[in-house]
Amino acid sequence: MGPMHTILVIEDERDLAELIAFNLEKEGYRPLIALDGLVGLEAARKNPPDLILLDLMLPGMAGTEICKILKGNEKTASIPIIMLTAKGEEIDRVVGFEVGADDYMVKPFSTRELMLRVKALLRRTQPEQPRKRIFAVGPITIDTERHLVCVGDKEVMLTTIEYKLLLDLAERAGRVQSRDVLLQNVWGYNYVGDSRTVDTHVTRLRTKLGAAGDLIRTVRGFGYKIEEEPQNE
Amino acid sequence: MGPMHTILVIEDERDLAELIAFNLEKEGYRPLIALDGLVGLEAARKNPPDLILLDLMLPGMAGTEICKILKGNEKTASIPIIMLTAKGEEIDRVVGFEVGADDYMVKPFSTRELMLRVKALLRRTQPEQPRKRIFAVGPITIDTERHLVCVGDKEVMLTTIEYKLLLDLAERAGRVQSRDVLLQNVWGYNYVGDSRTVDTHVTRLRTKLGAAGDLIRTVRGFGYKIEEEPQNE
DNA sequence: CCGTTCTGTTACAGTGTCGTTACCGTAAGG
DNA sequence: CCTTACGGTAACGACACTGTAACAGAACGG
Repeated sequence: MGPMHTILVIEDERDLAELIAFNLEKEGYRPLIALDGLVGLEAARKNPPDLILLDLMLPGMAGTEICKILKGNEKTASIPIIMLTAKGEEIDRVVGFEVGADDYMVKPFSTRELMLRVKALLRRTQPEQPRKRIFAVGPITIDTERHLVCVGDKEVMLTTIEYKLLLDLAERAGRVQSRDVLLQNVWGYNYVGDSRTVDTHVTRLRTKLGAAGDLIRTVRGFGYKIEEEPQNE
Repeated sequence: MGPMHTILVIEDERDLAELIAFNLEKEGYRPLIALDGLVGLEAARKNPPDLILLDLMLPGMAGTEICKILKGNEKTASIPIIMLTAKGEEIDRVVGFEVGADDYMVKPFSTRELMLRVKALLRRTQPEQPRKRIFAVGPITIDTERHLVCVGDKEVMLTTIEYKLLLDLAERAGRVQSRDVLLQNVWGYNYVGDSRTVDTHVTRLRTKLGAAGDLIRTVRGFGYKIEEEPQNE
């Protein structure tokens, strides 16, 4: 789970804007709505989002103008923009050099397709940050590329949650993490559930890790941590 | 992804040049800008780029002249050139013997299409580099030159998508790839569709590969990978 | 030493993900 | 124009996974 992406929706039709925002939220993004072109432009400048959905026809200022301004300013030029156009509008210009949008959707469009394009564009423009690939904690090694967890030289099969949980602990080896933090990192920001659920998965993880499971320590009243050094009992 | 390609943009309209450079950079190239014909020619000679985008109408020296000179010199003759022309300009001559450009774009053009042409031309003129020709994963061999896939010594007939899918998995053998990544690599960066489609083709691929199909592993919640080592069950 | 609070463990039912098949639209090839 | 192979989507079933609850045990405080 990457960091949450902020997406600015500049669209004057309130219903449409809210529908889009609703879907964005469902996909795990943080949507902001601007019903007016100028407001949107201001918002984008003041607090640059990760992506902008921009209506072509807007009161106050045309979408093409906003796009040009944003693409012309160094600070905002790298924000990817998807134009929302009505059929028959000047699509060539929009994605051409004159306006410089990165992609477009013709109304009416399916929200599903819009979500897919958002995802694709974000991936395309935000190339994976150089994240660490291999974690080692005592005899435990986690290869994130191969999605392989070993204790010593023996592979251990983990479920999705066990894997994420172990990875999250290993990323902050030595430091205690509360159940709530773990719930956020492993289960997702909007997950609602019993924090005791963590306990269950810690147990399962310890079991699968065998002797190395002891490296996962309970910090009574606070949460869990994984030892960074092999422990001398 | 190969080594980064250097692309020289010879174009006197600063805005256009910078927009193109911006997009080139976004696509992973290293753009250089020359706002003047002579400067551009000098740059190309001194430090030959992998491709040149050349405006037809230039101060100092016409684009056609630059092109002729470059194509006439042995050292620079093999650099592919895309001419940027205004409508109605002498396109026939440009790509004909007389000037010798490899491709052209008529202004105004979409940056997206320009990027596609750059990519295509680079692929065409820089025939597969030290790219690996034959992949072997366990009993599976993929000969990319002959477009031949074998399991053991028996040929397997694959469709386009199955072939690309297998190749993509084999190129990153051992490493997990998400459905989204596979969709991008196999289906194309702007393809929009259900990511469950991947499942279907994985199934078809497994079937055709017979016993060796087991080498393609499902990583629940993450995607697929192909085992790099023959597995000891 | 006892009570309370927190944690470990297990069982179980619900859920989500994946494998598979079928179907239909479409592109390819004759 | 017809045939055929191919590819995307939907549907369904199977099963691994997961959340919750319940109980047992440990740690802590007085």
